[in-house]
Amino acid sequence: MHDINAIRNDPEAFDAGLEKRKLEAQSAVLLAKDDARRAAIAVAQEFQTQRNQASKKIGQAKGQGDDAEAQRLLEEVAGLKDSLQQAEETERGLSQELHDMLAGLPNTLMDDVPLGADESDNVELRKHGTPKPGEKEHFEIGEALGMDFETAAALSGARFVVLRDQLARLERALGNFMLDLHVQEFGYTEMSVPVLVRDAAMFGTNQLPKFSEDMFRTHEGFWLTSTSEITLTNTVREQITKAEDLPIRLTAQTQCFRSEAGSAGRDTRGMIRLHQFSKVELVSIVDAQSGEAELERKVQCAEEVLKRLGLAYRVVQLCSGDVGFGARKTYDLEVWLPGQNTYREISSVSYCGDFQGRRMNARYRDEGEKSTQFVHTLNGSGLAVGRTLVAVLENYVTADGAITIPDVLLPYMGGQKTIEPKT
RNA sequence: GGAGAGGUGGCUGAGUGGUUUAAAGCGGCGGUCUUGAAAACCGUUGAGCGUUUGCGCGUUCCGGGGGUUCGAAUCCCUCCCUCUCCGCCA
Repeated sequence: MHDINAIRNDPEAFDAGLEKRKLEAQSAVLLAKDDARRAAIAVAQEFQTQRNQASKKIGQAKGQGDDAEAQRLLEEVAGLKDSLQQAEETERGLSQELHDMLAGLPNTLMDDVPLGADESDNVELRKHGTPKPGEKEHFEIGEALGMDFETAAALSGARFVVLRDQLARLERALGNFMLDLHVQEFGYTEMSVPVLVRDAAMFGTNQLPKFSEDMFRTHEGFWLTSTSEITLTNTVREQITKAEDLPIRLTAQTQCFRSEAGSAGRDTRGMIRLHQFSKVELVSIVDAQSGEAELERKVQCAEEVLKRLGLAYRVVQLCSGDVGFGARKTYDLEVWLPGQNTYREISSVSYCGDFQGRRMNARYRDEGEKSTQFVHTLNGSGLAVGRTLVAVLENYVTADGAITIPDVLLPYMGGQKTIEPKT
């Protein structure tokens, strides 16, 4: 959500921001709408003033028992009501139109976001670890270990998975390891949150109104959350937080639900792209000054998970054509998958500025200050648990098809050192 | 699912169509007094929007939205939330 006042102050900068996203200039049409809106407000308020004054006089006249005077005043304002209602309706309509226009435009990119058309123009910033060779993809390895797509298909259809036995435990171990790391070493507060939410929450983190196709909806009108960014970020909605309580760092492991509309044919095999998957999310609510530093910090939190698991990865900065709707700047972590012989996204860490804060009406107030500012928000995966499981399988498979458990997971696996294939 | 009661400022809590610009208390902030503090006393006290160089003026907000009325915290419709009893249930 953009600030119309900021656009009014510097329309050229706003249009330049849109251009970086390959969008046409919008400031002229936005400002024209805003002028009309403000004119309508002035008209409506003038009628309201007249009405309030007249009503007060009528009240006074009646209070003094002067019915004749009251009647005379009543006739005097007879025509006011229609005019007022019409003016208010006009104002409501224009405000709604402006709001919808502003809500439909993506966030402006930070200056250091590289220009580019799509993901092929993303910039690799650094690599960590040595990519291993490998022949088998995770679904080939997993078959003998309890990764069961057939049963999942019988239950739910394509793009679901059933994990059995030690593979189920490994998934749980990964999630627990990640949560413990972020809570104990990085100061995040663990949260348990709903996965069904209302429209307003979805609007706050910009899934609505533009991306409703990407999500599932219950027939009662709830949305299944596609990421716990939604619930964690919206915990501060419609509140004024004390500046001293910032930053707020929250983490949760939840199931995430995505319709994958438009992804037909991509990653159809295996558990890279599912309708339901587990993810540990990292959300930060910060003040206006701390956003960029927090972005760097959050990337390191996510990287640390990969480092400790001994997985090779690289960090890429998304180019202007690939940064998501609500973000100002995004880093992706891509883990090395030997079976695919390539790096695949396993985390995406974004700084959103006050874009979501505005949509949620989430503000903070500095000590002693009277005025409030919108909170700045960040989110990132820390990590996608399903894809991490994939990475562990492909990187830790032995010649005989067993999985060597990474050291950091041993406490979470009851000391079990390997997962052996069932013959 | 059935029956009922509610939602008022940071908090408690009055207010059932017009001097309500939302009473009063608590809390917070400022001041007087005091060596200092407490107490007492006095003053002050929210969120937006529009307009203005500024002081200010106007306007909206009593859970959300809509309506009736010259006028709505108050009446009507609708949605949300909380609580009580019953039923069901992990």
